[in-house]
Amino acid sequence: MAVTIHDIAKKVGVSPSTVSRVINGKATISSETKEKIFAAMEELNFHPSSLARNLATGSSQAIALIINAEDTKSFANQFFNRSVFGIEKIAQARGFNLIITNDNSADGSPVEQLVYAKKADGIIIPPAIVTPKLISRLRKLHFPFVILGEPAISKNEVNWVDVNNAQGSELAVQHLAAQGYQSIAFIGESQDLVFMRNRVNGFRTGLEAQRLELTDGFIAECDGTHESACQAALALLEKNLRPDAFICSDNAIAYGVISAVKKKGLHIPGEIGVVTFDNYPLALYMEPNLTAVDIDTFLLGEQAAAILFKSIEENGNLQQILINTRLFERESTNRKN
Amino acid sequence: MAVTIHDIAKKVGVSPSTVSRVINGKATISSETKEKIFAAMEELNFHPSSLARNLATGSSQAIALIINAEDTKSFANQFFNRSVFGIEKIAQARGFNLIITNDNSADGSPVEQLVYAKKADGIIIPPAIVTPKLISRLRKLHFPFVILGEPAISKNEVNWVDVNNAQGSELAVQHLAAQGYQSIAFIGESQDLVFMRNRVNGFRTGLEAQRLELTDGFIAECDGTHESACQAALALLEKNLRPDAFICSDNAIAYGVISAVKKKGLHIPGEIGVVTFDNYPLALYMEPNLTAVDIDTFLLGEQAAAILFKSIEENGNLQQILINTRLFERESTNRKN
DNA sequence: AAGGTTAATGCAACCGGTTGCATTAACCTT
DNA sequence: AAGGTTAATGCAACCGGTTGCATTAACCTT
Repeated sequence: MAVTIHDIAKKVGVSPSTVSRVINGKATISSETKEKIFAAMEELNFHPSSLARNLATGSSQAIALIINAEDTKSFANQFFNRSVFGIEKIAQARGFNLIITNDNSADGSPVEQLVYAKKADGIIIPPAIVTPKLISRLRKLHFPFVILGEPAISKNEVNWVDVNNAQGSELAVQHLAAQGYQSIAFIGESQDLVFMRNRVNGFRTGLEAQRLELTDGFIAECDGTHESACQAALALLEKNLRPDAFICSDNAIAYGVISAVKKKGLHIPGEIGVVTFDNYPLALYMEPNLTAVDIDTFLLGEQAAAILFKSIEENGNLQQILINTRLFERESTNRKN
Repeated sequence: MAVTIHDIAKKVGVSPSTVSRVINGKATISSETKEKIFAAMEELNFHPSSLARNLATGSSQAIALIINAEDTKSFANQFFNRSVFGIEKIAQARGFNLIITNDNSADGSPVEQLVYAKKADGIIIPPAIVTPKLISRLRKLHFPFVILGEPAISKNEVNWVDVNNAQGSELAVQHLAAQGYQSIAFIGESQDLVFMRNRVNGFRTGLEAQRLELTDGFIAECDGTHESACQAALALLEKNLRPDAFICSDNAIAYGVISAVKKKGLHIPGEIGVVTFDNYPLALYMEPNLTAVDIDTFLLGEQAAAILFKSIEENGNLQQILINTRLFERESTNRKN
């Protein structure tokens, strides 16, 4: 049905191998033959079948990104698509396809399928699904993978890329201190998550660097909803020694904190400063608009893909990358105007 | 290297065809043979190569979603990932992979690659890249495709799924009327885009249905930024006969409109009602939080994939689907409390 | 001028499955 | 009991490329 390499070969009067070599630019082929083959390909509108090529080369020419569609914290936001675009860019530059596979199964069977059936040459996986079992299995198969975030286990023995969450917190503290805030609180979620621990650690080292004291209870947890963040912030604001600034681990939490501050009749940024992680449109459109720690998720995706390709090309390659954040200063900490 | 169908065949003492038939559940195989084959597959940890299967069956067992990463209006938002998850769900249920391919080329070469190299069995494309040339080419190849949004051309001759934008506007008008607003304006972007035209049309029919008049100039355009939306709203609010409600075609525009209303010292919802398209977190966290027309993008993705598979299975199938919106009522129109 | 090198290309096996047709033996029908 | 049907399975070609090895002719070297 479709035009094959054999049709081209017959038309030009060469062997299929020669056509294959011309397509792939391998070996030395006389320019005369090359031209005739290119002309024939053009004329017959020939396009090599990736299906056949994949089988012959043993490569699917694809990488896969595993997601968990139910994990709205990680995937139902702007984080996700910018990363995807970054990954896709690197993949496309190499002629690879990007496959997206959802896996919220208990047994990880979708990932297993992908790996065993060789539907991808390598995978990018979220920290949430990383288990010792999965790691050892991928290792045994010499199947290249990279984790999109610092994993809770084996962090020195696997490839991963992450935002420098600690540096993000440090940046926030530094900026707040420069604006004259002195009693800073951090409101996040459960520290079961590595990125949250890293942010808290950065908060601590940031305070030390600025010679600011960490008041007891000023590292607060909530469940991530704005209501619970509001509760947590209210509790802190009602103390004798209340904070004069908050670092919030995402926009929803920041919204809750702002509500709490307003309820208390306090002024932002005059009396209370607020910095949030995640420089989403939300940060921009809230009132007041928010100083934010910006995470370059596009770059995160690019780096993840780059490491993965390195690992595909030279098995055994091991890399861990941290990407620094930047601070976008806005009304919520602008005490100086 | 890897375990193949031949290894299983040899171990059990049958032909590879028999193993293939057992794997695919085709033909009638004695249960005795079946069991031996399954046991052998288990023992040798056999997994069929999708690469080989794809070549043999002439199917890539994948569908592709084409995106334009630079088109931030359509893809850099929540719209995107929920749709992706919906598409992926349907694909996975059929054992298909979902490929994401960015195409912001002038010549559409990434799509061409995908199609000619048979990297996918069908594609989902955004209206923005639909051209007569692309359509005729896909048609000629009998290559299944569906458009994720009503296309500007050939709307009756191709598969597409879209949000019922007109119905969304009608819903907004109906709600505003029920809340007692009588002089409603619509602020959107250029009507070059089909979805914008549909929203405007729905706005008109909605007004008629509610027996409300359309004041001259009350269909306003801006460039999509909140600043320009603010300008456009201010212009309307400074008229002798000012609107008492706004329907905004997205959250950024709504933010601009709110700024304008506040600048004029008017009260929301008391004096001015605001409804926005897109029920994003943004709508929830703005002040006041916004009554919003909700678009079920997950369902949109599911339906797009479903149509695509129908088209893959029975070539020539033709379907157009509109998905109705729902209204989430919030502070910005709540005149009654 | 003879032996060695290199450029250009073909042969044939291979990647790992699927499937139309053929074959065999057991079972059914009247 | 003979002819027809059906269940179970094998044969061999095929899907459309890639690649190691071999071959041939032209070119180089001393």
